[in-house]
Amino acid sequence: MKVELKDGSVREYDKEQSVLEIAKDISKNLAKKAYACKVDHEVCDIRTIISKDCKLEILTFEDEEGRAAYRHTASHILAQAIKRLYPDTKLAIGPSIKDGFYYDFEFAKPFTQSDLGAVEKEMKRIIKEDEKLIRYTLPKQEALKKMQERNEPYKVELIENLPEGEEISFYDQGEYVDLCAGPHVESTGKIKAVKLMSLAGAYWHGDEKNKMLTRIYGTAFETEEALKDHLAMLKEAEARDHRKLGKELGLFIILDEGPGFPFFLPNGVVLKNLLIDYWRKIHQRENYLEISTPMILTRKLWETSGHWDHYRQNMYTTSIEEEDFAIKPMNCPGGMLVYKSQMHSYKELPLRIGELGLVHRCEKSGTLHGLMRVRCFTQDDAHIFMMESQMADEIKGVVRLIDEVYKKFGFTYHVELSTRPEDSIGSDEDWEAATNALEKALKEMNLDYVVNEGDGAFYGPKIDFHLKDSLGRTWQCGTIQLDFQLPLRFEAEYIGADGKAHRPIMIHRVVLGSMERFIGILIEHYAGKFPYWLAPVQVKILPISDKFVGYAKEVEAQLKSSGVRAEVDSRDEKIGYKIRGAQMQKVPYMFVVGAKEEESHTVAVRERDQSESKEMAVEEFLKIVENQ
RNA sequence: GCUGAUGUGGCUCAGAGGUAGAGCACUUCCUUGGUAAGGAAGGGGUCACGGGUUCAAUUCCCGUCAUCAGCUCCA
Repeated sequence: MKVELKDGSVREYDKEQSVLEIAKDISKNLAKKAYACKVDHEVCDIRTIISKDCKLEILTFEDEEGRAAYRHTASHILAQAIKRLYPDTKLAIGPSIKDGFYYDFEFAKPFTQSDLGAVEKEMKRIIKEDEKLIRYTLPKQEALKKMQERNEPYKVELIENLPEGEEISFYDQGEYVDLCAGPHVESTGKIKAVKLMSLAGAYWHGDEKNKMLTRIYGTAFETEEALKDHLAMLKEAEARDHRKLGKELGLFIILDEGPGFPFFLPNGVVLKNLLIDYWRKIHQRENYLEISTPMILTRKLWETSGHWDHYRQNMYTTSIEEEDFAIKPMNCPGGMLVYKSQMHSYKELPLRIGELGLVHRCEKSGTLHGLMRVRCFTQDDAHIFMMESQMADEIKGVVRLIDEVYKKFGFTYHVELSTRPEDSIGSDEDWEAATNALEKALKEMNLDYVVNEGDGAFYGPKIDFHLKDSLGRTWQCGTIQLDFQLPLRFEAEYIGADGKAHRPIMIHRVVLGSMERFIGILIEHYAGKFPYWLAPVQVKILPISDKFVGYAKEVEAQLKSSGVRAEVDSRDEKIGYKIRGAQMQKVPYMFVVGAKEEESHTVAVRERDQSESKEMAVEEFLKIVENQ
């Protein structure tokens, strides 16, 4: 039979062969690293027997699937170690994930962090034993019986949910047996570097109504060095954490007195205002108007909008003279009232109305995370009122705007299309039309996206734009939501060319998402080293001694009059000390001024991260940074 | 909200059943110094909060709150 390899070369074998043998035949070196394979594009176990002509691809640690097989095996080793040390433990599931693997267990007695060391030791023992992983299949009934006998209720439940009539695959390694689709590496000895990372709770089947299991996270690499590199990378990510940098750079704080309610410090406010300036500039260019609506509005309004029935658990409420009010969790009803306050002609449409709206949402305590997830935040919101014929162009226009902004900051993002949730308002036809319109725009713009079923807003489907933080966790920032419902509920209208009233369609959209989250992402993206235009302090002026403070102040005044955010460090300290301080504050430029500079009316410009400085006149510096 | 961990001066952290310690930061003094930490002195903490055990609790136990990781939920 003929086996065609990825590079196009073809090998012939006269009898059945296992992929492992073929891999060894191709290259001894490669065989060591082969963890899984693709036979005719289907991911298979490395010991798959090949009995007919096929296309074969050997998967190594470089391949996502090969890495997954490797780490999935590591998760089985973890489970085996747990079963050895704690035989009463029940097994749930244990897949490979982005940077490692996990396994969920139900322990008979509480398992704590301090127990991880012993487990890791046992895992290393299992690796040393080099147990072969043996794959076999059983009919459903036998599979059920096997897991019932082994007293594994979670596995039994998993098997019960598998389709009838299909063979169910198992992997054994020594005394350990696991229900598993695979693929896996050949033996436990193949796993070279493994480390248990952390402990957490996780609901069975990801449903908070179910029992909470204990999840153990770990990771595995081909070499100890690669593992070390990975751990070093995590440490580096920690240094970029916006919560740490936010404090160090004086951007924001979150106190016990206001869980989830950030305080912005002077530097943080400068940053926020710069973003807002930029935001206003591009929105003016795109013909947006800007409004500002109240934070507290009557219950009746929220009943009309549907928030009282569908978003109540996230709303803070209050009362004024015995009447119920709510603090706005969204800006749309206020925006709607503004729209309705005047008559509108079709000639005004599309009408784009922006609002930097401060909203409050009652988020569960466990979900709060620095600036990324807070209870009060400013959305860079806008509502677009339009005719159906304008829908496609408006969606595309917003997508383009979001792309422009994210590119400016150098972000890469991914897009999701979120469809109708269970708790929602409106007719099936409207939802379908809205979802189709969004999907059509994405397709016409050739944007890759994933569908996120049931994750839309209660009033309409949405396109979400997700950005990554320093640890690779993604956060939804931009969103475009198409809404047929609120215009209907509020009876919004415009007068058409026919002189009759028509119902507009509405887009809710944010570009940055929330100022808070976006700033969090920005901090981590730049690791606190903001580009010149965004740096809260752009130039730190450092006099050599207090004799030159006067000249430093002159330079400061000159910079400030040119709109540069400059500060003098007039402390009685040596220059090295002041440079260190400015460096740690990640200020883009430092001006060292002493006798030499004062005499020649220049400054010694030192750039962030460069140990040399250049002498120049302030005017020259201004020219250099003009376009930064 | 759930599971687990954590909570000590502004920050980073040590500590032990017998009434608190370091470094940085801050203040003052000396120093006037040329590219990532000059020296000295000083001020500052009801050890998250509330109960309990004990002759004695910041230390042990329970509860509350907050933070961190993950889960669930969402910009």
